[in-house]
Amino acid sequence: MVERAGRRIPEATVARLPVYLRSLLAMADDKQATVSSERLAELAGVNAAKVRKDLSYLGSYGTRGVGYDIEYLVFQMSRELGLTQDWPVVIAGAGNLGAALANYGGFGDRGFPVVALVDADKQKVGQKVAGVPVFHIDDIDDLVAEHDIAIGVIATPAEAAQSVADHMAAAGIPSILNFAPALITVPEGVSLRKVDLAVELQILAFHEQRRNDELLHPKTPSFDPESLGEAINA
Amino acid sequence: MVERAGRRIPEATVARLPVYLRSLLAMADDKQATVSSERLAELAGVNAAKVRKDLSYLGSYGTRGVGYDIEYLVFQMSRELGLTQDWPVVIAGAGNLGAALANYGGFGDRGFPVVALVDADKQKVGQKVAGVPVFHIDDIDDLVAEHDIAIGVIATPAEAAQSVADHMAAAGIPSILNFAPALITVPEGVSLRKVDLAVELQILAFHEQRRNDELLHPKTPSFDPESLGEAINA
DNA sequence: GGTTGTGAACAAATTCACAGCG
DNA sequence: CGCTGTGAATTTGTTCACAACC
Repeated sequence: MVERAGRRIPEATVARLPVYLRSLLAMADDKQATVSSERLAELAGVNAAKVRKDLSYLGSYGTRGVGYDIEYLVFQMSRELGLTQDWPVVIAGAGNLGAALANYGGFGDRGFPVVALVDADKQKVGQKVAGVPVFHIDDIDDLVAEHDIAIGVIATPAEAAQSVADHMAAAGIPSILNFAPALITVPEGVSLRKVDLAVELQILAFHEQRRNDELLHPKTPSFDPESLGEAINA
Repeated sequence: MVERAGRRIPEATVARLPVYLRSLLAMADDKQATVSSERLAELAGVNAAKVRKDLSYLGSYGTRGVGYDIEYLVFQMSRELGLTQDWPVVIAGAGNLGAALANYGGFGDRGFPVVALVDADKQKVGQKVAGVPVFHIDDIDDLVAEHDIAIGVIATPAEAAQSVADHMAAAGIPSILNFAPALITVPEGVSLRKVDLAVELQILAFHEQRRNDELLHPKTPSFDPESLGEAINA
């Protein structure tokens, strides 16, 4: 099912497909029928050659002289990304971050139903947060058994993250997405991705510093387009 | 000040330095004096050669046969990342996500003081969320003028994101971090990074699907280590 | 004419492997 | 002897440029 066009899709492409998909869905809502690689590139903030190369890994779904049929491309892309099935999610941590994620456009929506929140605080158990019921962390095995949970999201304070990950792995959750500002380890065979919100700030700060620095001490032509504007958006 | 060792630090390295830094700070708290590339690699979830290469861009701060002096490395790395100065942050959107970010370990902490929240809802203006005062979005020019805001964080619903970005750019904020599930554009000269929380889920789902697929239809040696465990943590 | 799809050229990033140093 | 630092080799990703096609 995966690898339609014979090639294994490169990791860098996998990371961009969801971005294209979002633009395509927006255009589909606008009743647009086709889109060129040029236009899609503009919306996604990359260049057109990259879009064409990326889409070519899915197969030859464009029409020369015309562009890509949006609806068809959405279908193919969703299938490739595994979005034709639901991936039930449980979120650990019923605080602000957990609530924000449970509400986030694109979680509940696009194939990632948040079936439960879990928390260590028994006060919160039984409540609903963002419309999602809160269970105790110890109930996670039952939740996994009952809902076939595909992804566990960690939205707890840093101190609790490793313990929560252990619970999740033990309960048989195959993929974990960690938002806590902590480094955690998981058993072999469990997928782990981390999103460190502070890391993003640090990267921005670095670029800002570099930019200030380069404006003060210009290189060869007194101006380096690489350091400004869109180039940074990568 | 930047580019200590004569080389321009590669983008991929810049994105990993904050991750190393977090581990180093944790070890410093534990009163450890030195660390090997091997150990640091383990903590950060990468391989040792990469750690050495990355650190070499900062300069030759290790000692052969011994490892790296943690405290010194923290200092050099912080300087390189621009973390010896504060980068005041304003967060747009005083909802759950805004509150979560204002609370997030590593924002307020490590050099990114959240000086204000802004919101379009006049009901919220004047309140405090996570200890941070809420202002109206129209007051953003004053806030920037007063606090020398370096980074604007967008934590609003998707619909409001572009308008907020426009306000921020107009007020002269040089760097924007967008958490809203929307594609936005900014004027040339403004840095933009986006964190799409749903994209991370989609990438996990894709890997999960690929893994299931490969277990059902094994390739050459009936088992492809690339598709399992740590390899995915990248 | 307009736009895709893709080899080929190029650039960036990763990994290897080992000399060099403490 | 252990571990860093780094050239060289390899792999991965990007961009170019143009033939193929609608």
